[in-house]
Amino acid sequence: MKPHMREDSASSTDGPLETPAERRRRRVRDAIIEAAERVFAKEGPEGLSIRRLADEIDYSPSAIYKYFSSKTELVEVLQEVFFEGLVANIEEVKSQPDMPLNRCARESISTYVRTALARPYHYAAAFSDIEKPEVQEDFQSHMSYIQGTFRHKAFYMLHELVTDCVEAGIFRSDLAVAAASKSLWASMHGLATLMIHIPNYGTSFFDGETMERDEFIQFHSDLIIRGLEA
Amino acid sequence: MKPHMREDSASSTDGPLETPAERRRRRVRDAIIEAAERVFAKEGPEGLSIRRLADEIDYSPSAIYKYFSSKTELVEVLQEVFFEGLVANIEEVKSQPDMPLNRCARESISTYVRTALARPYHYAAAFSDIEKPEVQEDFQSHMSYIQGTFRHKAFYMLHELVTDCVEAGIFRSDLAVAAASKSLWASMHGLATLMIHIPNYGTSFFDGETMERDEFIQFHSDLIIRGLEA
DNA sequence: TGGTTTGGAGAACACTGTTCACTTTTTCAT
DNA sequence: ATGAAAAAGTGAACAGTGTTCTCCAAACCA
Repeated sequence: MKPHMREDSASSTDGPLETPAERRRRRVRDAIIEAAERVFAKEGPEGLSIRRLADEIDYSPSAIYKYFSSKTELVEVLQEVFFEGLVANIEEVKSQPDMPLNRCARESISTYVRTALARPYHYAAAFSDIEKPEVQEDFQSHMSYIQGTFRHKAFYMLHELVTDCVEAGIFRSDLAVAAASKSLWASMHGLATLMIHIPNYGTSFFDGETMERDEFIQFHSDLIIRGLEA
Repeated sequence: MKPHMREDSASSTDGPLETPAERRRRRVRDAIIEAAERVFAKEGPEGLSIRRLADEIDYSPSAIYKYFSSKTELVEVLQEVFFEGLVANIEEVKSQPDMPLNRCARESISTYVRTALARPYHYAAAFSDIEKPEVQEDFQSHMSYIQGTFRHKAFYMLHELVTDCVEAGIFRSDLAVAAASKSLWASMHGLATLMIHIPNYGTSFFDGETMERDEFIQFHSDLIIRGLEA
């Protein structure tokens, strides 16, 4: 999990000590990931089969197993790539100057949900079929995220955000930060998954009322924050 | 969807105008559902295969297709049975006398999550692979739930709860009820799914702190309600 | 009783992820 | 450069899956 993290994120210029063989191998590996990403983003897990993938990159199905030990491992790489994007998006929000912290919190929540909606299959896959203990770990301990996964880092950032808000006096001072982070995350996650599985979830209501998608995300974010505020 | 709703919920005493043939047919059908329920509850969708099911009830695989047009349809029945239980559980909360409305709201949320956790595979299945338009409908319009599904009714009850809380002055009066219901539901749903997919989600934290499962559910419910309160 | 509908069985189709034996290519040390 | 070892790639096969088709027997009904 850890070793290929940098490989995935880095472009072709990764280091001078890469032999031609290694470079060639990585190129094939990237081709597999690229094809998988393309198919998966469009058709989801049902459309992503090893044989389909092999066809796409002009190799035999069994060749893929020289690069990934299982389909699951391949999909996990796709998930990591997703979380890398998520982290980048949230970091972009945080880096904006002159943004009050409470607005930053709301924006972070909205960004989280929007990023999930942009690649719904990735997000759905990231939270189903979790059985590997190391992945579970990412959700338990947020600390040493430096050598962890992006998935890991994403949840550390959330915890950090809540901590900051409590220290700044925006959130209630008696708040159990660890628990509040998990509660906050649950609320974000819930909206993300519902909007993914139910088109027009927050956008059209039974009484005929309609709402912009982003408007409802903001509405939800506001309610969450309001529950945490001092 | 609608027609077999009552059949599923009703016991063997369903009506006097049931011919022996019909009774025999329903008995086999119920046996299939019973076996499916048993296997699915224990091993989830991966363990539930048509051949396995056929083995379990001593029929051939193709026989099952005389009762269900597809595996999907069979699983949908299981989901309906789940929602029937959910509705019953929440109705039990509502029917308790001398319970203040705000406490009723919190209890309803907790009950929702606990019911989901009691049959995690059912709940997970109910919110993945949603593509059928008629199922989507249940989430859009909550009104005519009388002739609808239990799934339908569950979400109507939630809407009703929010309406009551607004009218009683517990929730903010300027609240958009329809939107608030969906936001509330999202938050509940998020906790349910996370607790299903990540064991010990709200119970053990990175700093070594621990929490009772139900305690965290209450904590989450409180935060949600706090965001809605006047 | 005869004809029609129904229930059920078994084989087969088109898939799936994965493995294994095998060949070809590449690498590397002598 | 050459022979050995390692790596890359292939094709067939295994054990599954949901589903459909043809066929047969039993039940129903006139």
